[in-house]
Amino acid sequence: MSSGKPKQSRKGNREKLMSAALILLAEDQSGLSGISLRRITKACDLSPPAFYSHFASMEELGLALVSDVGATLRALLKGVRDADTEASVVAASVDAAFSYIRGNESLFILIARERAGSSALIRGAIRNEVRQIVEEMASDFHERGLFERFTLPEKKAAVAAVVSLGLALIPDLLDLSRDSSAEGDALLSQFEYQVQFILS
Amino acid sequence: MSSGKPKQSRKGNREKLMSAALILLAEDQSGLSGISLRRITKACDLSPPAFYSHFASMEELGLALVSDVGATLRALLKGVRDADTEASVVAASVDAAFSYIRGNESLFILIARERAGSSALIRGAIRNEVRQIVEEMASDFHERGLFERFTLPEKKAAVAAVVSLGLALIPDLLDLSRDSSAEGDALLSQFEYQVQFILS
DNA sequence: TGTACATCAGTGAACGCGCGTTCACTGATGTAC
DNA sequence: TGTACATCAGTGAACGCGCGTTCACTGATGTAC
Repeated sequence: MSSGKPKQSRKGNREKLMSAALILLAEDQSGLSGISLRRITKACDLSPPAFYSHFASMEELGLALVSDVGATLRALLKGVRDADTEASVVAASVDAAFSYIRGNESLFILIARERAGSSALIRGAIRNEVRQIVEEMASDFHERGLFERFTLPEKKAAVAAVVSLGLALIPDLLDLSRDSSAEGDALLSQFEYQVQFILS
Repeated sequence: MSSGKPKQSRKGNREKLMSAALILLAEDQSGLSGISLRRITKACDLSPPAFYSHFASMEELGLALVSDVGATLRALLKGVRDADTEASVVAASVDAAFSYIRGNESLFILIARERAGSSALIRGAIRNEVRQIVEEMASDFHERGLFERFTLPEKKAAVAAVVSLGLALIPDLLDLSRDSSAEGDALLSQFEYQVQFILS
C-alpha cells in the first residue's frame, strides 16, 4: 500500500469550487441557495474554511459563474453573426445559443433560475449580462442594415423578447423532456412560432 | 391587569399561515426555500408543530398558494374578455392582469420566482396554471373570431409568449423601479412594443 | 544549483444557531342526547 | 337549554442535524540571495 492522496494541492482550486458548485446546482434542482458551502468544499476534497481563500461568500461565487457564462456566450454569439441575411443570422444565433446551452446545461439552469432568484446582486448581474447581449446584437443588426423596418429601440425590444422567451424556455424544457420528449418538441415548435411572430 | 392573548384560537389559521408566508416571501426576496416553517408559525403566534395541522410540508403550502392565485387570475381574466375588438380585448386583459399584479405583488413574486424554483412539483403546478390560462384565452379568441389570421396553435403560441414575457417582466420591474422609476418605465414601454410585435 | 525565507492556501476543532420533526399532552369547539 | 363526550387544532420540550464562520496552526510554493 502506497497510500494516500496528495493533500493541499493548491492548484486550480478556485476553478474546482466553481465547477463543483455547477455540478451540485444541476443535480439538486435547488438553486444557489440550496447548495451549501460545506457540500461544495466536500465535493472538492477541501475543508470548509478553504472556501474563504477564494470567495468571500456563496454570492461571490455565484457572481463569478454568471460573469463566466455571460462572457462565453457573448463571444460565441459575436462569432456567429457574420451571416448576412436576416433569416440566416437568426437561425445561426438560435442554433449557436441552443447547442451551447445543450453542452452547458448547468450554467443555464443557474441563469434561468437565479434570474428570478434570491440574491438581488446576482439578479442584477444576470440582467446586465442579458442587457449587454441584447444591445450588442441589436446595434450589430442596426449597423449592418438588417431588420430595417424596425427602429433601434424596436430592434432591442425584439431581441430582448426572443432572449427572454428563450430563457423562460429552459426550465420548462428540462422538466418536460425528462417526462416525455413529445412535450419538449411541442415547446420547441411553439418557440419557433414565437420567434417568427416577433421578427415578423 | 386583564392580561393576555386568547390562546389556541383555532379559526382561520390555515389562511393566516398562507398569508404570513406571502408576507415573508415579499419581505425577504428569498423564495419559498428561504422562509422557514418556524418563521411562518412565529408570524402567526403559533407553535411550530401547529403548522402540521394544516399542511404536510412547505411544498404543500406552496401548492395551495399557487392554486389560489391561478384560480383568482383565471376568473379575473375571464370576466374582462367581453370586449369585442382585438385591441380592446388585449388592452383590457393586460390592464386587468397588471392592476391585479400591482395589488397582489407578493403572489406574483411567488409565481415569477418559483416558476424556475427549487420544487419540481411547484414548477409543474405553475406550468399547469399558466397553460390553463393560455388555452382558455386562445380558445376564447378562436371561438369569437378574433385574430383570425392565426391558426389555433399560433394563437396559443402568441398568448403564451405574451404571458411569458409578462412573467419575466415582474422581477425586473420590482428590482428596477426600486432604484429608478425611469428604468421601470423603459421596461414597460419595451413590453408594449413586444406585445405589438407578437400580435402583429 | 542550494538554502533561507515570506507568502498564503490549506488544516481540524470548535462555536452557536435555526432548522424540521417527534412526542405526549391539553383544552376549545361542535355534536348527540 | 344543559350536560357528556369525541374530535382534533393547538401546546412546549426535546431531538439530532447541517450550517457558516472563527481560530490558531501548518506546510507547499515561489523568490531572493
